[in-house]
Amino acid sequence: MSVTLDQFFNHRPTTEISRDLLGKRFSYRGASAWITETEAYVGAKDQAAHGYQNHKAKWNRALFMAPGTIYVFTMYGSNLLNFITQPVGNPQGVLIRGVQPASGIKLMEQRRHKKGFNLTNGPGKLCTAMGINLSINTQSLAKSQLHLDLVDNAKHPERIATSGRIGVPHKGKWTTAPLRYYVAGNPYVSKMPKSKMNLKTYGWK
DNA sequence: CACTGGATGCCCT
DNA sequence: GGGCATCCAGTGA
Repeated sequence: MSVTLDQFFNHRPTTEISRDLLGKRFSYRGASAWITETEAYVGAKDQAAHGYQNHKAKWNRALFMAPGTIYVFTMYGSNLLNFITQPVGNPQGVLIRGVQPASGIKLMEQRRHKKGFNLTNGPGKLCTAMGINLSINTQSLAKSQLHLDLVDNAKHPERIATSGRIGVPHKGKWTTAPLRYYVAGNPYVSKMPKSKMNLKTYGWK
């Protein structure tokens, strides 16, 4: 059963794609990691989204490109990684908020100057650990050195938990809508309390 | 663990 | 100059 980028990103709601990305592995610059936490940003009507009211600017142009496009932007000095999920002109995407290191952990520790779960349990942290910066913004996953593996090497969540999105205050239903998805119990999820971590299975089947 | 405030790099949303 | 889909260290419990 092989899945193409087009099948994965181009024919389904962004929310469904966000859930399905949990457990997928991607690799880049000598390291690889499994996705543990995502957030859906659902386009022109979404007050929390960069594409709200179809706002276009140089910095967010990747949002309006083809499904499977990489969207990286910088804030507070951190880079944040997203994948675009709808046809050209429909500015929806998935923010990658957490990953579990799979290989190249030493390299990640050097880039982060940290060890442990802190290595990759946040959207800015994982970009630092993986060496991701603006240089791959607007690239297609089909052609990028950042390789998302939709076929092999995936893990499968025992349970997917949801919550409102992080860092989206005072936006009414867009603050509370359950558009954040994470692997329940996985320690490489942002703001995961120790008491809820499952250190035996990390939340995988 | 919950909450806080300051630092931070881009871009002008 | 201000805003931001963040990070970190410090505090108090």
